[in-house]
Amino acid sequence: MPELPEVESTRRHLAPVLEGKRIVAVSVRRDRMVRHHERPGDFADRLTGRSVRSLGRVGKMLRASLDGDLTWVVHLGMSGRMAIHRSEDPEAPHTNVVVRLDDGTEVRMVDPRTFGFTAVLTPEEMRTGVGSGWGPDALDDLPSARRLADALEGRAAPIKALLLDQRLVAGLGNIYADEVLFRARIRPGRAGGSLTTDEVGRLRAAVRPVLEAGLRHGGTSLGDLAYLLPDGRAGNYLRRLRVYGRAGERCRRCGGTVERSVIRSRSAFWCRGCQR
DNA sequence: AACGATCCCTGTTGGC
DNA sequence: TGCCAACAGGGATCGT
Repeated sequence: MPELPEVESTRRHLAPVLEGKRIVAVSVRRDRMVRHHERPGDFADRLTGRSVRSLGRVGKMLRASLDGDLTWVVHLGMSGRMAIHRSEDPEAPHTNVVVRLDDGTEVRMVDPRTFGFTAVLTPEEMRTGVGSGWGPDALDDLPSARRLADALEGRAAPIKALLLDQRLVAGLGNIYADEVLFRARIRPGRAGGSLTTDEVGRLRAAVRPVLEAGLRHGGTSLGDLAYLLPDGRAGNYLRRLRVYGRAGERCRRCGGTVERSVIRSRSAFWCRGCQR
């Protein structure tokens, strides 16, 4: 599942491939992948012929800055990946969007479950449309403990749910939210507003090390639809996870048993001995 | 406004 | 062994 470290790994692979190149052809094989357009045809029309200035990222969203003040946004959803190929290479199953560059390279969006999406947006659409309501990036722009405490004050929702809410902080998904809470020693079901000043500080301090550890290992490749880097390799952070996906297994820190509960119809993994 | 539930989608898994 | 229901989950949307 691509979360911030996986998306950032993807960005680092793709940036040298895309930057300075011109897009010469665009093919959409699954219409559902193109979203947030009033007219879906605008996607290919706007993208074709543009040059890529730079490739950035906010939260889990890739943002390619194009000439003509347009932005090509890509969200990988839960099963998406970007693949880099020569145009003559065979296509993987579920290749849903293909973008050909002027040097013969193809960037292919592969996504079996099509929870991902892509769009080309004007500056006005960037201000008001998808992603405009998302909060600061969890890695590059993490709010201070003070600001986090203010945001959490009075909140009854479980802290796990608040970490997944991209409006507060953008980039955490189910895996890294659980890993951050384990590192901060806070139970996922705790009401956001119940965290002490010290706990908010620990939470804030846990975000960067957890995300950077994921990034160092190329992200987490897990389960039936493993996330793959654009060169086809798997990330290997999976075996370093402390709690996520480890229900019934021994806690690496205290030796207790990792538990699984359901919060907001999503799995939460945590250790009763380590987290309060 | 805050919170929770529902939906989208499909490969894999688990139960019978 | 074979079949099918359940499961996984990011984010939009809707109801309370």
